[in-house]
Amino acid sequence: MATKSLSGRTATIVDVAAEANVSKSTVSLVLKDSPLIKGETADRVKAAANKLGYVYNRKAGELRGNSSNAIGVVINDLMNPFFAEVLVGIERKLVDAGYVVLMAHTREDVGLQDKVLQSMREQNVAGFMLCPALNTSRALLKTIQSWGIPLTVFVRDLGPGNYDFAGSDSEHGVFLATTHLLNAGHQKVGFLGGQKGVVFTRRLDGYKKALKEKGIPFSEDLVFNANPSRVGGYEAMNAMLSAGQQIKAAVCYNDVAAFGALSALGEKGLRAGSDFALIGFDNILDTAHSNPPLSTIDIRPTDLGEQAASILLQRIREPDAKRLVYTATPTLLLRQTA
Amino acid sequence: MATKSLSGRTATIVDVAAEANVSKSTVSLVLKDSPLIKGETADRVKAAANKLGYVYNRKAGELRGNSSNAIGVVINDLMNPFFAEVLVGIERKLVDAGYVVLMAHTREDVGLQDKVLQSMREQNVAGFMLCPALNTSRALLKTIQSWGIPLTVFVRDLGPGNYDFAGSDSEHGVFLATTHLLNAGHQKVGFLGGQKGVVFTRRLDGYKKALKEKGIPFSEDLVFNANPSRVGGYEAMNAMLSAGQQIKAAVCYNDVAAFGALSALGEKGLRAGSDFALIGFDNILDTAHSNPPLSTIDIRPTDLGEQAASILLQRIREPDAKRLVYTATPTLLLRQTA
DNA sequence: CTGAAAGCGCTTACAG
DNA sequence: CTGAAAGCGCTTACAG
Repeated sequence: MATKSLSGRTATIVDVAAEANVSKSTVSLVLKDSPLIKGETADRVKAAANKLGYVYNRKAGELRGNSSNAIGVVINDLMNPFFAEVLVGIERKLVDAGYVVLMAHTREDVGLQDKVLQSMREQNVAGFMLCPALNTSRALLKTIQSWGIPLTVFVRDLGPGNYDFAGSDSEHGVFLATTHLLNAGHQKVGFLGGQKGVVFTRRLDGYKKALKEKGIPFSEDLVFNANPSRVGGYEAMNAMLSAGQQIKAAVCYNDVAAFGALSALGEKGLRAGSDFALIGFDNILDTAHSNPPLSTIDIRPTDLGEQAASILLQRIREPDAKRLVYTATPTLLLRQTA
Repeated sequence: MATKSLSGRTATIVDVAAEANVSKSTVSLVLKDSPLIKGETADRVKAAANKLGYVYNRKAGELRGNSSNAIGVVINDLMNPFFAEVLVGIERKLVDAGYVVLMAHTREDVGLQDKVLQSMREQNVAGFMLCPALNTSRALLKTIQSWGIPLTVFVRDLGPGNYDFAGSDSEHGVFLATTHLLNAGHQKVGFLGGQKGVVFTRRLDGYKKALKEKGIPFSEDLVFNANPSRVGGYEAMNAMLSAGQQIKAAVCYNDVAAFGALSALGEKGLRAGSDFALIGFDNILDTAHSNPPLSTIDIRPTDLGEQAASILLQRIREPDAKRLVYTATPTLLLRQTA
C-alpha cells in the first residue's frame, strides 16, 4: 500500500497523486477546489489525501506562487490594556480574512523594532501593521515603503506624509472632556499623565483649545507629566494634590493613568465623582467597573483595531488606491467620576 | 550593471552570485557566516548583496532545509490583562531565541481554536504554545501529538497525561489566601468569581482545604460563581452583599474579578481593607495601583510566560526528554485590601 | 576554498 | 478534463 511507503516522511501531493492515480497537477487543482477537475476525480483525490493524512505545505505553495498569507503586527505596549484590545480587533479581522498574524512586542525599543520588522520582511509578510515605538524616526516610513510591502500605521502617526493610518481624534476627544469639566464649573482643570510623542501633543492641544474657547489662559502649572501608566497616573495625581493649587478636576492622558489617579485619590480618602472630577481617555473595558466607574472618552479600541486591519486589507487589494485613513470620532462617556 | 538587470524583480542569491562573481552556493554559505569561505570572498559577496538590496528569502530556505522558525501561540482571552502579560513573557523569550510568533486569539471558541491550530500546522510551525479554550476536549492533545510538533500547554491543563505544561499551583495559592483571611479572624470567608474549568476546580479545592484545616465546614452558600471578568466580579460581589449572610471577607478567582468586586464595594460606600477583606489571584500589573491597591496571590504572569516558552524551546532541542513542567509557586502579597 | 547539481513541495502555463 | 515540464529561492552533499 502507498501508505506504507511513506514510512515517517510526511505526505506530499506526489504521494496523494500516486494513491489516487492522477498527476500531481490534478491534486494541486483539487486542493484549491478548481472547477477544472470533475467531481468523481476530485472525490478520489480527497479520499487519498485523507487516507495519507496529507497536510498542505503552505510554505512551498507560497514560494512557488510568490504569495503570502501572513501579516506582521508590531505593538509596543501590550501591558497597556488599550493596546491589547486594539490587537484583538486587528487579529479578529485578519483571521476572518484568511490571514495569519505574526506578532511582535517591542516595548518602545526602536532597535528591537527594526529587528522584528526586518525579520518579518524575511518571512515575506503580505503587509505590516505598525504602532511605532515612541522615538521612531520618520525615516522608517520611507524604508518600509521602499520595501514595497503594504503598511498601515495605527494609533501613533509618523507625522505628515502619504501613508495609511488608523487612529482617533485625540485633540477633539480631550477638547470634549476639558469642556465638560469647565462647563461643570471647575475653574482649574488639570491635565494628568503622558509626556511625549505625537499623541501627547495632540491631546494637550485639545486641552488648550477648550481653555481658549472659554477665555482661560493656559498654564504649564496645571500640566502634570508622567508615564502613561498606572504608576505614572498615581504619581501625577499625588503631585497635583500636593501642588497647593486646589485643583479639583482633571482630564487624563489615558484610562490607565486615570486608574493610577483613582488609586491616589482613594489613598487620601477622596472619592472621584464627588471630591474630584476625573475623565480618562480610550474607554478600555476596565473602566466600566473600576472603583468608581470611570468617565472617559470613548474611541472603541477593538473597533479601532478592526478598522486598521480593514485598511491594510484594502491596501493589499488595491495597491494604488489613494491614502486610506480612519479616525475614530471620540465620544464623551459619562459614568461616575465626572 | 547587474543592478539594472533586476528591473523590479527582487534580488536572489543568483543575482548576488553574479554580481560577486561566485557561485550561488558560495553566497549561501556566506549568508550563514560559514567558516568555509575565506574573508576576502565573503566581503565581496556581502558588498554585492548590499548593493543589490538582497533580502534573504526564509521561506525558500526553510522549504529546502525543512526547518521553521515560527512558533504558534494560541491565547483565548487577551482582554484579560493576565493573559496579555503571559503573552508578553512568551513573546520575549521566543524572539530572544530567534523565533517569530504566530499569534491567534480564539475567545474561548473551540471551533476557531481547531481552525487556527490547523492553519498554524500548514504554516509548518516549529512548535505550539497552547492555552486551551474552556471546553476543549482532551482528545485535542492526542491530535496535536500525532502531528509530531512540539507542544506546551500553559495556564489551563488538559487533565492527566504526558505533555509539557506550565502553570501555577492554584490550589496552594487559594489555600494561602483563605488561610490568611481565616487567621485574621473572619468567620465567613466567601469565594468569589469563576465558574468552570480545571483552574476553577483547583482554586476551589484550595479554599476547601483551608477551611478543613481550621475545622470549618464548607458551604456552597459562600461560593458566588461568575464569569472570571470585571462584570462577573461586580455581580458576584453584589450577590454576596445582598445574600444577607454578613460576609466580610472573600478570596477571588482572579484579579480581574476582584476589580469588579472593588467596584461593587465602592458603590455601596464600602472600602476594601477596612470594611471588607479581599484577596485576588495572579498579581497582574494593575493590582499595584487599583483603588485601593489589591492584596493578591502573586504568580508572576510574565515570568510564567517566559518559563512556558523555555519549556517549548527545550522540547524542541530535546524531543525525547521526559515530561517538562513548570509550576509557579504562589506567594501571598499583602497590599491594602486584606 | 569554491562550484555544479539535485531537490524541498508546490503552481502554472501549455499541450493534448 | 488531465498530464508533463519548468521553476519559485534556497541548501546540502559531493567533487575537485
